[in-house]
Amino acid sequence: MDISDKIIGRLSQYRRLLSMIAETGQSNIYSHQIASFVKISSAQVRRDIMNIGYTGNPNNGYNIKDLAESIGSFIDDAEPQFAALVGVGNLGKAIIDYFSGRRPKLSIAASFDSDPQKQSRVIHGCRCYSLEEFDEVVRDKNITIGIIAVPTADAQKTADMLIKAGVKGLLNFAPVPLHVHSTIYIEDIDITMSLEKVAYFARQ
Amino acid sequence: MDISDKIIGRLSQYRRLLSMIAETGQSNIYSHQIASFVKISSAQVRRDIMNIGYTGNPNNGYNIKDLAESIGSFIDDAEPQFAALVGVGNLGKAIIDYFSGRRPKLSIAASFDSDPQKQSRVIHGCRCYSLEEFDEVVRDKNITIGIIAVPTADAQKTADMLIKAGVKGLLNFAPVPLHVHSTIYIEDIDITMSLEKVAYFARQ
DNA sequence: CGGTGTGAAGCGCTTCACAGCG
DNA sequence: CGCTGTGAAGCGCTTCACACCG
Repeated sequence: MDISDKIIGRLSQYRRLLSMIAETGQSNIYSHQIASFVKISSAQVRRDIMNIGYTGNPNNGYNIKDLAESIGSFIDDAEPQFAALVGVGNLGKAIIDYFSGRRPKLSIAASFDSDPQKQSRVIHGCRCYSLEEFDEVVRDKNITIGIIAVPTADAQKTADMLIKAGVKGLLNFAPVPLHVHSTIYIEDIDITMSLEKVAYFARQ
Repeated sequence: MDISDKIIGRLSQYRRLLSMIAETGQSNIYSHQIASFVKISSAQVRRDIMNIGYTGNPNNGYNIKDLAESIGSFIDDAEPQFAALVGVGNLGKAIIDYFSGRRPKLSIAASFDSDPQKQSRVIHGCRCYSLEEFDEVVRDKNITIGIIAVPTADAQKTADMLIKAGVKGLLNFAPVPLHVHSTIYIEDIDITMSLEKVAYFARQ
């Protein structure tokens, strides 16, 4: 079986939940407990865990620490992965905030902005470079992930630039569909669309 | 047929695309053109349009202006809707940025923060209030949508507060599942999860 | 022809339901 | 008992494929 993007998403949620619970000292957990926290069915939880090859036992359910590690070794690469953030506006800063030191295997290694005011400033341990330094920094720091937080008008050319430098996956916050080669994975976060959805369903 | 949340999301995308194209002066468009812009199949586009009861014609496809209006009258309410943003950090400011005056029928009418420094400041025409003023402002401004951009630890109590004040839908940026009554619609935007998905697929 | 509109088929994800087990 | 692991069923979304039309 190959793993769909939904499964990866849920695994990421499970892991986050498990690390939170681990801190309380609890050592085991049942699928229905995980399920009620993240609001999906327990069958779904069990199937997801089955998919990564981890197995619990009927007595104690799952060992929290082991399961978290299993998920980690499944969704994280063996080597750490590095991302570049392009566009250090409010959104860019918020993203750096969210991530600073959150995950050992995944970090934002550099940020870029066209505004000279921002360049060579360091925000949460992440230095901001000029766009001229782009190719060099991406190569040197072995960056494979791009985060697009630039104005809509610059999004496509930012994507092109990132991909040309060798990036393999994009997280796109610009409210516009990017056109790139199909080997590149894109995840869109479309805040406007999400708010419109909420507005629609808030009145049903 | 009732309309799923995916359909609403796509309709929102179509509308945004259509307004962009309308500005070029083009007046008609085919389903396959829409499809190639937003990267879904033309059959999907036609079916979505069918769902809202609009109909094109085999000669010219769809009239851009009419279709955009049709989508608008479907996903927008007759009355304008108002949202409240809680948490005016970098993310909160970015969200206000994104939205300021974007849609006539949907706007962020007020923001809230516990930091007195931010209170009564106006960002992009959106005034920041203290949490003490919360219930009053929400009621006065007829707010039905809440946007949660507070630190994770405060997310649940922010949600409770919003709902108690009468909000019917939530857009949640905190990386934690919120537990609320099932009549409340929640849309989660989980940036960490999204980045982990990109990281995973960037190396397949 | 090259479009739209749409019943029907296809497909992937989710849930059911139960065997197996401590 | 009450849990996990999982084949099979169910369900909803997407795509196919074709009638119809200008």
